[in-house]
Amino acid sequence: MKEAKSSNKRQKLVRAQGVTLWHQIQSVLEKELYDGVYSAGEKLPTEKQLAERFFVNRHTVRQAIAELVRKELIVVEQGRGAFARRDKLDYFLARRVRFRENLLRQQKSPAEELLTHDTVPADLVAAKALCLRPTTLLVRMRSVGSADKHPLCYTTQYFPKERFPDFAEVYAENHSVTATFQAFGIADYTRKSTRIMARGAEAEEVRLLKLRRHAPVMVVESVNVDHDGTPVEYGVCVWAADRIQFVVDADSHDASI
Amino acid sequence: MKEAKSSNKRQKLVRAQGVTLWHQIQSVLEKELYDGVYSAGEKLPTEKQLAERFFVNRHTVRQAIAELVRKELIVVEQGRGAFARRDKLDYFLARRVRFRENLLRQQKSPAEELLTHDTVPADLVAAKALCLRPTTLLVRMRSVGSADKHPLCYTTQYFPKERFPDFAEVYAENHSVTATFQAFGIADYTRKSTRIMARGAEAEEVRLLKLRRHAPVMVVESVNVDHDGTPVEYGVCVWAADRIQFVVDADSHDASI
DNA sequence: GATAATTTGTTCGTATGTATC
DNA sequence: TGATACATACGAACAAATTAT
Repeated sequence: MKEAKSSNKRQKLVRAQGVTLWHQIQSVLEKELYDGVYSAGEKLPTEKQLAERFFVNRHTVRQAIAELVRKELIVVEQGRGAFARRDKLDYFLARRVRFRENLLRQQKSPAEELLTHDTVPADLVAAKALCLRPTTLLVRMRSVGSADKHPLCYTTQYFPKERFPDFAEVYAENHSVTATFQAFGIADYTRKSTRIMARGAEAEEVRLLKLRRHAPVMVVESVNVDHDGTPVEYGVCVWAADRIQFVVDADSHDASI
Repeated sequence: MKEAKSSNKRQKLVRAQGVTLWHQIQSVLEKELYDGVYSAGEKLPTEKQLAERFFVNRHTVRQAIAELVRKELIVVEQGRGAFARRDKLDYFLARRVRFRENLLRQQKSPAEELLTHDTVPADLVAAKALCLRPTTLLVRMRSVGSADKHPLCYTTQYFPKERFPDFAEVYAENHSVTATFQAFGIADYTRKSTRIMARGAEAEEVRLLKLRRHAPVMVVESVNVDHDGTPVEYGVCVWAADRIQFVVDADSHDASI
């Protein structure tokens, strides 16, 4: 279908035949986006160029563009232009949530880099999530998860120190939470609760995730429990919103029970 | 615990006793936030004021503030100040997702206002979601959902026209999707898939949802199916990110199967 | 609408204490 | 003991965003 932007040549539209001009333009561009004429993240022609192509006023083009934005097919940035929507990674939230599995399923190469780790007394929020008394000691790890070398998320995880005294050290060797839990005799763990929210990125997140300033991030707060239902991990993960979407799928959920 | 900000009086910290100054400040403020000294959305003292209160440099206060931001306990806006985090409504994503039920469970008064409705040919995305051929006619509705008169979300919903010819008219009377489906003989419908993403708000969303410019919004794309598994609704809902968080809970999920 | 004041954000520099080799 | 690296703490100046006048 990719025909080297031959579609950029000028083309007349049908006027006053029951379908508005902006809607015709919108349909043409939608088809081109769907056919991959503009690949993910690629810049579309400027409004002026599109106006010339379709022999219409710039405002008519703008209406078509506004509709494409509403349909989430493109994003527009003031002073930069309009861009084909980047394909977002599907991150499945099911009973079992595994970073590596999730990425491998999308043919992406996962990587987890441990930034820092220390031992801290549980604050009020973490204590509640893990069903422990405040000031109980926790192992805290901060790490960045990537797909194909592109940073995806910035995670802060807490593990009960008493049960997992050297969690961070074991994790540092195999770079996998699942494998580390297995080293501690936990063959399986499941997601007890997941909270998803969104906000603007902080300076540190901008740096670590290579974002534009104030870019939206999604924050996922989660608790994982072991076979007995005892909390083993509380995590807060900050995701680059332009690279990920979360999927809660009825089928995939059933399949993973 | 609320003691009229008497805690705003100056207080000396312990220096050079193994605990850093910024961590002591962070702990004091965390406790105050937890005790409700600053209620939801309330402005905290300025950095200058906090620096005077604790007899430290502004940078030292900033470190404490950065930590509170990381813990999602406050939000900071340049030029405006730091604010205690607003309580977010929990919106549960389970097998059955019902706007009214979700809000009533949180003691909030739900309202759905229909803005516009029309009939449109299915675009490529909607057709795929509803398992129909493109250009199949769909009823499209746009509406704003509110909690206690505060706008929460801006929804665009599509229903197969053939099966639900006057969906919008029926909906206009009872202001409830569930009740409208019942009028069409669908006693029950379930969520087949849910996709959650985030981006900055568009101009129209800023107006309808009373947001600040470029405020983050969460976009939820969903498909609901009837008892036979046939898609009956495809919706795209834009949520004010500062007022909502989505919850995928293992327990509540089981309970609603 | 223009201007000033306020508040947070960023970047210099300096000094100090602590941990490590 | 010295050298080094790192986090903490303070100070000053300026940039950027918001609010008040």
